Amino acid sequence: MREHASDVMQDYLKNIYLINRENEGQVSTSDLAMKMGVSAPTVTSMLVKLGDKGFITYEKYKGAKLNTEGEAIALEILRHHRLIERYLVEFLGYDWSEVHEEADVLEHHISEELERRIANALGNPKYGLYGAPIPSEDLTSIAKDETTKLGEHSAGEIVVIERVKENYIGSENAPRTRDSEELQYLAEIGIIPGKQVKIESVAPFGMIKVSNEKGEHSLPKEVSMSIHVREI
Amino acid sequence: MREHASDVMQDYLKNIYLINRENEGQVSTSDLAMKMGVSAPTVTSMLVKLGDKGFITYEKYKGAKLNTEGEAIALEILRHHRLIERYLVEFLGYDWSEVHEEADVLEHHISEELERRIANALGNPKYGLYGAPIPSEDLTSIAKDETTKLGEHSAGEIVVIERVKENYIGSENAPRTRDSEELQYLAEIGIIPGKQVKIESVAPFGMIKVSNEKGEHSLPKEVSMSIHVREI
DNA sequence: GATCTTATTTAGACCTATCTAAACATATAT
DNA sequence: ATATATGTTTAGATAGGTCTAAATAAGATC
Repeated sequence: MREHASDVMQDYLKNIYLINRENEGQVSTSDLAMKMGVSAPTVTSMLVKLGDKGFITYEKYKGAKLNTEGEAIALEILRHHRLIERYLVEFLGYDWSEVHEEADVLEHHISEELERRIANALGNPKYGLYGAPIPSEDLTSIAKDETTKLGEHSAGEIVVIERVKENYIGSENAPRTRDSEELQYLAEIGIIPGKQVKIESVAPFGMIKVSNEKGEHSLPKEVSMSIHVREI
Repeated sequence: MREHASDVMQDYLKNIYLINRENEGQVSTSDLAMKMGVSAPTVTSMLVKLGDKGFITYEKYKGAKLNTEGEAIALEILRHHRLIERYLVEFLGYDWSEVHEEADVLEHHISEELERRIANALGNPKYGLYGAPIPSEDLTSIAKDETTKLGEHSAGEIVVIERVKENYIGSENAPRTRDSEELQYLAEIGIIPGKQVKIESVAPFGMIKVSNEKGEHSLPKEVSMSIHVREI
């Protein structure tokens, strides 16, 4: 008999999971506040509630950590998200850069039945768009992510873009509504899943310069760390 | 620059529209309360809010009536609902009796873009499942409903079921969660779109007795008025 | 180790949507 | 026309999720 998690709580749990994938350890109030586009006090009070319900372990000033029940919810939502994204692309002709926001909403509103049918239509895949792993139906396992991040590579290397910025940490102010525009921009400069880029140089502050058939482009660290690639 | 309507407000507007389709004139507090599965005072306070926003005209003790803006929202939601229902049946293999509740949730959460793509995948239809008319994309027109209600027919007539109970008025207590079970039951006794039934008799209290290959079945008035048919 | 800065939490307020209990209108019946 | 029943609204409370301003803890610097 699982405690009930509201839509909003589901979102917090999902984001705690995603932040924790990037930064091991406890998830801080401010990272969550930024990710959710909400003030820090709001996060504090939500963390208390999530703790009371047993979804997370929360210690004052030390951040939050999912426990089993919370992780199951996070994985379920993530599964929805990635199934929906892939479904929209494969069956409804969406472009990869447009689906993220749609999925962010729908992930909270599809029934178990619809989840099953969508998964089935896609052939019960283990990976979503460009290699993003999809949690299994029973929420016990999730395939390993084989990609690396663009920002981790060095000058001279050539990589294939795998996927771009489904989560985003560390910028001043990145509420969800900006995502789609940024994805459009990246698409315009040729940062598109499946395409290659060459790392030209890594400049101070982690700024990275890459080149492709559209020319040379500089990307700030937060952005290059949100682009997943595979070395060639 | 349309006033913003929350999900809940959208639901009230949709239901005002649907109730008004069945019972001409003002929509009463109690009909709405029953349809929405909430208490009467809750409805009163919501009607005041909807009036303030200009979606409806509301006069104390006299009920509510949509005005242009409110009707546009109602039609948009209804369009979503019927497109989604039909999409789930045609593309995801749902049975007609299962889609209503799924659509009741999703209707509030699909983007304009997704609405367009779903409509497109279906060939921009004017009718949804079994002849339920779908409002046009610009929300200015809605095809005429050519069906009649089972409860309006007389003994001896033979009719074809067109659709069943997407809205439901007049029972003691019919919140949304019961719908699917009732639809399942009707399906079991052969009240299925496309199938024929013969009206055997109309008993007191509007109770109607029909027969088909599954035998004879009596249906209370509220139910027979929610079953749309076409005379043969 | 004392001080300054930054992150986090507490306090108090607000808005939406809901409820129950009580008051009040309207409609119906005798 | 008055009494009764039914439907509707007012009043006041609650729960969820959010905010700003102020207080406090933790971490960094000298």
